[in-house]
Parts: sequence; structure tokens; C-alpha cells
Amino acid sequence: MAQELLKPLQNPASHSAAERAHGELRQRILDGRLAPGLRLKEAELAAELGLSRTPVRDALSRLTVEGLLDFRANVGATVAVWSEPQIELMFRIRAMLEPFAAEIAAPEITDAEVHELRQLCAVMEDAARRETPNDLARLAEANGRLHRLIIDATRSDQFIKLATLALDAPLSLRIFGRYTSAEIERSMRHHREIVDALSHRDPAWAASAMRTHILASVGVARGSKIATNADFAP
Amino acid sequence: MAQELLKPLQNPASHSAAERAHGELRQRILDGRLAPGLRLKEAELAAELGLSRTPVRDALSRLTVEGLLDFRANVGATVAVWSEPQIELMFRIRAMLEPFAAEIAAPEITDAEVHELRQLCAVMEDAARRETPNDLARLAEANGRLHRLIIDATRSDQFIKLATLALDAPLSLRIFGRYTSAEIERSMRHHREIVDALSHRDPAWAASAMRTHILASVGVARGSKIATNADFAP
DNA sequence: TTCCCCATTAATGTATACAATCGAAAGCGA
DNA sequence: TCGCTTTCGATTGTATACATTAATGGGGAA
Repeated sequence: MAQELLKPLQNPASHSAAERAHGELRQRILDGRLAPGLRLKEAELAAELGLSRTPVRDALSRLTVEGLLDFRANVGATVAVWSEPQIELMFRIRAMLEPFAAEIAAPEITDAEVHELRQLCAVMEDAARRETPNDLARLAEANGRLHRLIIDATRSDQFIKLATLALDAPLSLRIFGRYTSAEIERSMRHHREIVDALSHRDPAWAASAMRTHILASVGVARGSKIATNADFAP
Repeated sequence: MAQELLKPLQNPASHSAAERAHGELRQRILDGRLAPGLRLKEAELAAELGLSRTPVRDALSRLTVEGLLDFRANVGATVAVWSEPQIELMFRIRAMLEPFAAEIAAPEITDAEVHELRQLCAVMEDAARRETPNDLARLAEANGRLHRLIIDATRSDQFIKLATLALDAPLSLRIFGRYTSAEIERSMRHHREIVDALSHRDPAWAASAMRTHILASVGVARGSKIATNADFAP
């Protein structure tokens, strides 16, 4: 069940070349295949993706605005590197934006979305129990999707854009320290409580539970080092 | 004095064509020369700016990510239109982000920047006294620059990017209702107090004063209609 | 008349050729 | 040997030609 839950995101063939380049590069940055600091050459990427430089260049331009790349004129793009103070700052911003998202989403969210959130919780709990590297990746994926779904439920494209900026970049670098199993359990309970609050359509409760969730993760993250691909952020 | 204060922003000749296109279009959207809903055709803009479609297209792509344009695949870009609920939401986001900016900026801000903020206050107070349309434009310009300077003083490129997204788009549309002279006076006092708090390097005070300032403007904005170019946001 | 279908066309999307620019390494001199 | 200059190569920046797509309007059938 978990497997097919994580599959159907979008139809890749239906997008334009620029969109596919954007999505593909974005994904590679987020999952670490393109490491922070790496120089991205337009011609290389174009050849690899089977496109010309034009759509690739457009994708790089957009990813720069989205904060995933650093761009120097006449030199090129590199994958953004985040210092610890920068990451800490983004967590503080998340601690404002995500509770706000939960608050806005509470009266808007549908039963189907609540159902999906519960499924994601189940996926994460299952993955947390097994603890193989592959399961940890599934956990991170489902976690990202849960947070993303709540943001989407605000129904505000502007806010979604804003929150995505705050969410993706630091998450992408997997800066979190490893969670102890007790911390994972607490994080799972947080998720359940956030979803319960949303299912009750209680904005204040949802916001508070989300705020607790983020601040707890800040506590874990503080003082941690750059993480490897095996790390995750539940 | 006020005049030369508002002049030297950047050297336009030193930028690339794409950068100039981006800056020029952005400016035109922000000051209302490109009205919300207007369809932007790449070829037209290219001809008008004396460029080819390539840099114009890049600019449009970036402006779309920045939220100033709406973009439909294979159709084109239109200047973003903001509904009242959307604007109200952005105000609530500003009421989180800008106090946070003031809090972060307080320990970072330099004496020179405080001095510049005080000059901007003086410009605004002078403009508020005269009340000609041109002065109102100067007031709006100086106001925007004050808010922007505080955000810049956070020294965080990521946060600046985020806050700019929240600030520019709604401000650009000049959605505020007209202020009464009493409301303008209060707004001027707010500015002075924010700057005083910053000059004392007091994060809590600065954040609180900024929050008051934003929430007061929400009160004025609530129930207002789409404004004309003569309106402003002090 | 009204609805649907299809050709037209005007715009966007992509590829490619060319120009401009930066960085690195070689060459020169002190 | 060190430092400066210069040249070369690789990469980005821009222009243009071509492909593709979606909106538009006219024509035919119900």
C-alpha cells in the first residue's frame, strides 16, 4: 500500500521541456544527487536530459529565484550551500509559516485530504518501525508530502509559493541530525495530533500542534552537522 | 535633499539584458504602468525594450516565480491579479515576517543605515505635509524603501527573498484605501518609533513596533477597494 | 439560429548559431 | 622564484530561425 501511495505525483510526459528540466533538476537537488556547491553547466545538463540549453537555462533561472541555486553572472549556477546560521533562521521562519498554514488549512481541508494525511502517517509509522535505509527514505518522502499537503490546503497559491521557498531549500540539504527512536516516536505522535486537529477543523489546535512539531525539530537540529543521504527529517 | 536620496539605486548599464528586462518590467508592474490582468506578449516587450525575446522571456519566467505574473503554458503571461482575500492573507503574512525582520535586523543594523532610515522618515513627513500627488508618490516610494531597508538589514539573502515576495506583490497593486490625515500621522509616528527601537538595538521593541505598524495598516486596508495610482501605502 | 468542427494565425516553446565574457594557464619580465 | 600580463579556451549571454500549440473565426449541418 505504501508503495503506490508514493507513486502518482504527476504525468511527466504532459509537461513542456522546460518544466521537465525544472522538475528533474529540482528533484535531484532535493534528494542530494546534485550536491551543494556543485557547479551546473548548461550544456552538460542539456545533453543529459536530452534537451537544448534553452529550457535548461530557463529551469536554472527559476531554481535560482526559488533559492535552490546560487547564480553568478557570466559564470554560472551552483547548488546553493546553506550555513548553519542560515538553516537556523529558516527553521524560525518555518516555525511561523507552517503553524499559520495549519491554521488557514483547518477550515479548508477536505475529508479526502485528511484521509490522505492519515495514510501518510501510517506510511511513516511503518517505515519508522523497520528502519532500513530505504524505509528512512520513504519516511522522509512521506513527511515532506504531509507538510506539503497541509500547505496546499491553504488554497492560496501565493502562500504556497512562499512556504515552499522556506520548506524546500533547507530540507533539501537534509541538515537535520539523526533522530533518536524516542524523537521519532514523538514526531509521529505530533503528526497524528496535527491531523486530528485538522480533522476537527480546529485552527488554533492545528497551529499549536504544528508549532510544537517544528520547534521540537529545531531542538534536534540545533548543533547537528551536515547530514548524509541516509538522514531524514521526520 | 529628498530628491537625491531617492535617486541612486543601481547602475542600469552594468547589467545584462535579461537583468535590465527583469528590473524594468518589475518596476512597471510595481508602479502600475502594467496593470493587473494585462497580457504581456514577448515580442512586443522585446521590441519596446530593444532586445530579443530571449532575455525578455527569462525575465517573465523569473517574475512569474516572484509572484508578479500569472503564467499559462502555451498562452503567455499576465500581470497578477489579487483578490481581496488574497491581499488580506498577504497582510497577515507581512504581520509575521516584518516584525521578525525588525527583530533580526536590530542587532545587525549599522549607524549609517539608521541615519538613512531617519532621512526616509523626514522625506515621508515632508511629503505628508504637502499632499500633492507627486508628494504622495514620494511618500509611497520612501515608505517602500524604509521597509525594504529593514528587511535588507537582516543580512539573510534567503529571508530577503522571502520577504520581498510577501511585500512587493500586494504593495505593487496599491490596494490600500486612502489614509486619513490622522492615520498618516500615526503611520509616521510608527516609523519613527520603529527606527528608534532599531537605533537602540532592541529586537523585541522593534518587532513589536513593526507589528503594530502593519496591523494598523491592515485595519485601514480592510474593506478598501482596488486603488488608483494616486493611492499609496505609508 | 445555434452548435460543432476545422482551418487559420498569432502567439509561445525549442533548437541552434553566434557574440561576449570570465578564468586559467602560459609567457614574459623583474 | 615571484608577480604581472596576455592569450586562449570554455562557458555563459543573446539573437534568430523553426516547431508547436492554443485561441479565433468562419462555414456547414442539425
